[in-house]
Amino acid sequence: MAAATPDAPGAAPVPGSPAWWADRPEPRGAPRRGRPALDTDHIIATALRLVDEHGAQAFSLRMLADALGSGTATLYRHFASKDEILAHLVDRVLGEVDLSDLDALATWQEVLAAMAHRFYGALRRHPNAVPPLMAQVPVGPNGLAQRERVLHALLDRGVPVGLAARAFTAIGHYVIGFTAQQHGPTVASPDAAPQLASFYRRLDPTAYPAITRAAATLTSVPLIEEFRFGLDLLITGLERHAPRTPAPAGP
Amino acid sequence: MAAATPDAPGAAPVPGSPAWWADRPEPRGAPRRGRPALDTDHIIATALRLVDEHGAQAFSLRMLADALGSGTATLYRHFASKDEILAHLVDRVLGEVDLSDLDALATWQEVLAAMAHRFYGALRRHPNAVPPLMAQVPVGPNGLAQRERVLHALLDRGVPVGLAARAFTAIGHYVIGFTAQQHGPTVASPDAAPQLASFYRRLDPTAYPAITRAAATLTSVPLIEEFRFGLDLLITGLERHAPRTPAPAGP
DNA sequence: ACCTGAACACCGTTCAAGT
DNA sequence: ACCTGAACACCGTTCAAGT
Repeated sequence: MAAATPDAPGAAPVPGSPAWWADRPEPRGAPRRGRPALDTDHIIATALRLVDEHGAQAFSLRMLADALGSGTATLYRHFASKDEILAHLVDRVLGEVDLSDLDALATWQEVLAAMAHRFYGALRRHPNAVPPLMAQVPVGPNGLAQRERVLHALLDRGVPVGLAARAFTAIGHYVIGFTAQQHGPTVASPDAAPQLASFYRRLDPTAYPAITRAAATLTSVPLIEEFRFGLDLLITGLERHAPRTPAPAGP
Repeated sequence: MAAATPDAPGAAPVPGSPAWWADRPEPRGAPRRGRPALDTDHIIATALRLVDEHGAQAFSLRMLADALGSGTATLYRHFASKDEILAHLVDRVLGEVDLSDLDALATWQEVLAAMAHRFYGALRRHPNAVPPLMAQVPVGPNGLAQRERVLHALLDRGVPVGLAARAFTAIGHYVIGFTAQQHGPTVASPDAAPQLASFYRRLDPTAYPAITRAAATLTSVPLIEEFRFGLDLLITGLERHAPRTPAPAGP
């Protein structure tokens, strides 16, 4: 029957899910048992490097153990499963997003644009980490810290609390969807965009008149411009719900 | 070096990529060799049923072969790899989206909203198929047919061709991102939304004041409303670029 | 000529045997 | 007490041997 209903009462929480992260009391550092031979951070950093280099599909625990000069069994002294390692890896990517200077921005529009662009940048630096990242709401320690910072900055600039949360969610979903489709591992060549455009242009115009017409018009739009277009739609849409005036900047 | 750069010149195209679909001349039917014992459509339909029931991770070729009363080697007479099967499976899900009555809608806004809701509905019916779906731009026969229909309906209602293509892309990315985060297999319990909300609410208010405040306010917003909110942002944002007037309905 | 059992080289995970 | 080699039950894929 229902096979893929994780976090069912009684069952062990799925790694990366809210319930799973909630069971992990130590947000940072603090090895779990004694003093292990391998540093937890080092394992995750190595795993991320391997995923970057070889792709999430080719990444295996044997490969990771080899890179660490260790055996696969040793990894299980630090993590309960491969999925746990991937959950930490995803949170590590989110940790690369630097939102420390959000206070310097005058308007909530700028805050949302900065958040979107920097989140987008981190995902572009780790396209092979996108599939594991998409599979979960990012509620690890770094994901929570980013969410807190952005919501705080929005509230500070007079955005109503309900709107702030919805804006964060909507823009987050857009960034994830955009990156998945345009920079996922299946399309992760540097020239993915022109490739896709020329694919559309070469279709039979009789069978696909509208697609080929659009492709002929939209010849070589840089991806970053396409990204900005959708982002602007969301932000201008939000302006109908929220004040346009920037809050007085606190000292 | 560059490990995950598919569709490189000379290399075989990655299943599901534009280049791969372009090599598949027969959009529908027509078995490839003689008269095979297994129907291609039947294989894909069975594969989708198994993915629905057991999840994409548990789905294996042995499981598929068993369900078909056959052996794994037989599957390779119809498809070159598991990825090929998944690419067809994804296109089959897109084939469930019914856009045949788009002509009855008066405005381009309604066209985009209908497309988003029906695409969203198909993904919700197959949450376990979302991970393979996200990994690729959907350019299989069914994906192309949907794209053509929507673009045609938008052009018919006076939307400029460049804007139509960008609107389709932006809304498609939003739907994909929303579904991945809210209905992916990791969070695919029926009560995922309240679960996530209560997770936020139980966080330490000292460490995460903005998150807990937002969670307390946004108690139990139905997911469909959250979906509509982001969609409305995009559509109202688009209205600044396009005419508001519906085109005269053709007979 | 078409099909497929059985093998191949892997995989994540476990555990008994080592130190 | 801690670590880990070697095994376990799988996996996607191949191919020689069957009909």
